Amino acid sequence: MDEEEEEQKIGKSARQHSCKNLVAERKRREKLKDRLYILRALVPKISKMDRASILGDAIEFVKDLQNQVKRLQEQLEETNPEEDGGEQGGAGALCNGDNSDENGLPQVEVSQVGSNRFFLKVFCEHRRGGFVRLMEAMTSLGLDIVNVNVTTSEPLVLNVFEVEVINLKSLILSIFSFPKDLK
Amino acid sequence: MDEEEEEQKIGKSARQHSCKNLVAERKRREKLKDRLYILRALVPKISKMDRASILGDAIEFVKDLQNQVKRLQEQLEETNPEEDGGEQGGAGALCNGDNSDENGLPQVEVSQVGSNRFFLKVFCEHRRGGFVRLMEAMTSLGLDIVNVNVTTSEPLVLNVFEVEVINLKSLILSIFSFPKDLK
DNA sequence: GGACACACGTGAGCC
DNA sequence: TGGCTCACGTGTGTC
Repeated sequence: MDEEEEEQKIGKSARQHSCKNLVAERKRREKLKDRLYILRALVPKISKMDRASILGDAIEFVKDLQNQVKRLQEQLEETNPEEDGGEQGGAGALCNGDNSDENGLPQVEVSQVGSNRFFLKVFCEHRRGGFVRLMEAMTSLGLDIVNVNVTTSEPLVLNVFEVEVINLKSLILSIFSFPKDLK
Repeated sequence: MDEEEEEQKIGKSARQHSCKNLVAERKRREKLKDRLYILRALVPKISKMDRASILGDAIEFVKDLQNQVKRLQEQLEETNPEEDGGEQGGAGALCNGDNSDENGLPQVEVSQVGSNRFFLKVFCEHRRGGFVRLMEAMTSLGLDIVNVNVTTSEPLVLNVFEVEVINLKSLILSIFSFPKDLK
């Protein structure tokens, strides 16, 4: 009927295209928007409501979650000495070298005080965050830190750890014989 | 030539606005695109490359990660009933509370021993990794940890920190008065 | 009034 | 060919 009449105009191609593409585009936009909102709802930390911020927060959140998963897996491995599975890299938190000064090598002394218990004295220059890294290194190695005493007379610091050992003593020694790993 | 004629018609306001808005819009689009790509790079499961799919995959991935975290936490609690893995310790990542167990509240005591120096005693149940998180929390708050002494008689542990304060005491108190944040 | 963020319709490219 | 996605420039609203 009328449908065929209008076609003789020049505008057919354009009009048809516009009309169909229009609604399709609308749907696409709407879908995108919905997913963005869903993503925003999943992310607890919302800095701002704008799209870019939503994405940015989502990115950070994903990173945080991944770190958290990694940590938990490491912790689980620690508490469960025999455990199969994962080949994913753990225990790699030691090597973080952005340090240029060569002096101040830590003096390390290991003495055995029980069947699987050790005193570990680390005497070195004070570095911010170094102690935490030391702790993390040990715990990530499966060492149970029973007691720790840190005494500073700047710029020097003496760390005394009492650790319950799960792994071998040789492992400990090998680790602490690479001072650069501890910086 | 013709350009100047046309400008007088509607006025230059429109043109200037267009020109500035144009480039701004371009930047916005580009930023959005970049973040989308970053997000896509973080997500291992990539079904398709189109925007909606990227968002969809990201959504699913976040859900998966959350489930995984939950599972790991449960597992950790299960194998080691006394301990609790907690929130990840990042900068300012203290407030992330879904916490149900109420027992084992740490006793915290803060005493001022100098103009900006404090003793901080934290007496609580021993939790694996808890001490490191404590340290990280403090350092991330700008506290200079001068001295620390940790003494354990399982399952209890007494942490004594001597800290040089950069921020306000009220900040410290406010933080340590919410024990659930320290888990 | 200007900076900013968004939705819109449209042209172009790709299966 | 037609459906689908994307980038673009612009109009409009808000702070």
